[in-house]
Amino acid sequence: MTIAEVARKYDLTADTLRYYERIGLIPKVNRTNGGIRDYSDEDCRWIEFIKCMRGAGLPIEALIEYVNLFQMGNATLEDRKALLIEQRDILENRIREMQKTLKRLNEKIKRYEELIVPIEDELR
Amino acid sequence: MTIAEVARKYDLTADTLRYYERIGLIPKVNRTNGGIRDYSDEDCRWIEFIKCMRGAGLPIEALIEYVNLFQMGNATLEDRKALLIEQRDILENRIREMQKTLKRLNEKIKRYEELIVPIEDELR
DNA sequence: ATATATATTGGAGTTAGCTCTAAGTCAAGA
DNA sequence: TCTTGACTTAGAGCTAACTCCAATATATAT
Repeated sequence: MTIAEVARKYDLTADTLRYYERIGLIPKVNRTNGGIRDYSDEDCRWIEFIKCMRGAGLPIEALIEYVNLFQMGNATLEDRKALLIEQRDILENRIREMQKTLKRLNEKIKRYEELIVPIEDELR
Repeated sequence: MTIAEVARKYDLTADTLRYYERIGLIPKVNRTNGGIRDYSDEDCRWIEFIKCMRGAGLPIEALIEYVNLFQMGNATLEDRKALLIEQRDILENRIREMQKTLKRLNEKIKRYEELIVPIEDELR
């Protein structure tokens, strides 16, 4: 697959894909004779994974580290697991915080509803 | 309260508090004769609210708009409610996405556990 | 063979959200 | 009064994460 096809498929720009590769957020992609990137299925799976993790706010730093460990082979299984657990815990906390804020927002909205209806009644 | 006290109280820097005020993310704070900020209880409530909303990722832009509408009085009640609902919906979606990613991370961690244990068994 | 579209690189530019600096002002204790 | 430390401003600087640009090379369609 060409970079344009992959960009379309995952709704990322070609620039972002090249950037991700440059900083090591995805492994190096194979090239054609002419030097043009030819994305494999595995490349695509990496991209999809990284996009998902980034979408949840995992820092690029941690993901680069994960890719690095992955490329070092089986000796890094424990480290990779530890990294994922650490990020999982952070994510869990962030979700909890956000749920509290969501609740607060909902209460605030309800107060606006209770406040606005009487004002509208008055205008009749 | 002085800026240092408020900063300590909400775990923000004095710089951040001045920045928030400068860009209109919190209403203007009253000053002493000497020109030094003297935060009221209402100022503190704004700060706490803004900090909470920022923590959940609501964009500064939207929060500035909310503060602006608030300062325009009761004519903007509907607009403020609409703004909060819009941000609430965005937040809800983000939480859902993050929960999906959390689930995926947990599954990945489980696979690492299943993978690592047999390898350790082999080493005995 | 040629025009058009797409790809390449290195490096500069952008945006959000702070964070720091310099040069000065204000306030509280000895 | 003097000193020390906290406060003020305008504006520069910083970091993360892209995003764009220019100059050039490759691929595709006619």
